[in-house]
Amino acid sequence: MSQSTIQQSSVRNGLLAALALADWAHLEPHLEAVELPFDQTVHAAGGPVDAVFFIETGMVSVLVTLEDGAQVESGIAGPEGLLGLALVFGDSHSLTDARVQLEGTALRIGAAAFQAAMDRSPALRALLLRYALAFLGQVTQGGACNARHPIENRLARWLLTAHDRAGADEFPMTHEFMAMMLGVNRPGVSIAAGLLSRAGLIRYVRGRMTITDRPGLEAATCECYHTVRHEYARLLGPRSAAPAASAG
Amino acid sequence: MSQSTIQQSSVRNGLLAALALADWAHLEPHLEAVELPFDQTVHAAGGPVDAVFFIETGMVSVLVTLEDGAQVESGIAGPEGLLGLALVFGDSHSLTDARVQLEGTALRIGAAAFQAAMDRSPALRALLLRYALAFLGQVTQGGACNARHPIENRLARWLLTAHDRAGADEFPMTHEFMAMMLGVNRPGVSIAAGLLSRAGLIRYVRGRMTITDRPGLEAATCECYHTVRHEYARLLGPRSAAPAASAG
DNA sequence: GTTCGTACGTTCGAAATCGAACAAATACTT
DNA sequence: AAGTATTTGTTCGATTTCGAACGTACGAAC
Repeated sequence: MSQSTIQQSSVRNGLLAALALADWAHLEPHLEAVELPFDQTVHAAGGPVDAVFFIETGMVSVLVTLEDGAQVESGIAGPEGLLGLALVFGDSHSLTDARVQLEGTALRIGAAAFQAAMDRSPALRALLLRYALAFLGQVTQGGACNARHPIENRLARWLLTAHDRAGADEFPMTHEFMAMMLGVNRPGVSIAAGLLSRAGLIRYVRGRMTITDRPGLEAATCECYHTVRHEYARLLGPRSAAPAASAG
Repeated sequence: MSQSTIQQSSVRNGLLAALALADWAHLEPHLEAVELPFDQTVHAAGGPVDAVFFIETGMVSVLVTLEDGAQVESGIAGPEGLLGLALVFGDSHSLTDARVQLEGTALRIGAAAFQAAMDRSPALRALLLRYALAFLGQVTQGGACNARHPIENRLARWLLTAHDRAGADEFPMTHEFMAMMLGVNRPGVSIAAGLLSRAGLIRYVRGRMTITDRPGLEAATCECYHTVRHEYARLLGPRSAAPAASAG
């Protein structure tokens, strides 16, 4: 456990910031600041989920691994949310990998302490269930998007989602990687990214992506981005829908 | 409210059947038997969710409606589950339509009574959260499946999922309709269904689908069917993973 | 028995995407 | 400065899927 007290006012995680003081008090003694280094697997599919991570900075992808080895992104979590959703549902296993895509930091709480806090604090439970529902909305809309929308729209959507969580207009990101997330082949992303770049919406050089025209990107995405964003805002408040964009 | 008492032993819904008597007692006075006629919209996207429906027979699709009017299935519920998942999360709105695909019956409970029962019964809440997690698993795996797997495998998967909930080897189902569920065009389904039919796995005549070789279909599907089924079984017990197949 | 609506089979050209490959450019290493 | 690994741009043919169309079969209604 952490030796020193964490001040709620200094917490950058949207869920924790939304708690009343009494509910925060249930969690705080058990929270431990941890690093989320790039590419770390926070929890693995099939394995146990032994802690919840409230993300403070960075971005983590939730991934389904298919039989052929392909990993497809089903959702993204950032400073608006948490990892270890299975524990919110009272389970201790996950169908998905969680892998750090943009390095950052988190506050970690072990499964037992987390369950105890959930049991004692109805407000905490209610808040985290709303987050779970928002995440379900993200996965639901994303699934339909995968089935029907062309690569260019989906790429714009993914970039906006990443931008919301990156905390900056520029962040490291390769075509190869985005192709895997979207479940498409790499040249497909290169072509789509080329279109967005020629339209002046983004720039990229060797694994560094820069969002140069966010309103333009929002016009280039399918409605799925806006649908998910509105759902996050409705359930968790505007701050949690787009932590980076509204702060910066 | 219903005038007469419903015996738990006669209930065909997997969730209700799994409840201890004390938890059942919280719900029973408020349950009302209702019909689920074909094509009925149980609740609509954006609209309020004013009741939970524990399905007894039949099958209901949970659908995302896209801007272009296309409706893509994100999940299916049958006698193993319920509709109105938003209420389990403490919310009262839904991102999705729920539409009856195979007619049946359900036990309905209004939102207020349902919330009260959830508040009073931790066991009920725990059970329904496990169902919510299983449903999230279905949506998650389905989204990845949409992104990567060819139509034929996805059709086999969908037929197996329907078979599990239909309670019979034969059920009404058109190509047109399956195409919409899978988010693909109709000839794509006709071709895929033709392959499955020539392989002797299914038969169909004018909107009547018959599963003739279930093990064969299970070999023709992608792993996504098995993954989801195992997750349902793990979280809810074997009965809920395949209510029809294990009963018949 | 005829008519009509729906479901299905099939075709066709167009478009999107795939999968593999290779060249060019950039960063890192030595 | 040279060598190496990685990232990106690009090509190309193959495959899948799309979207529209048309003909046929089945079943219900008159």
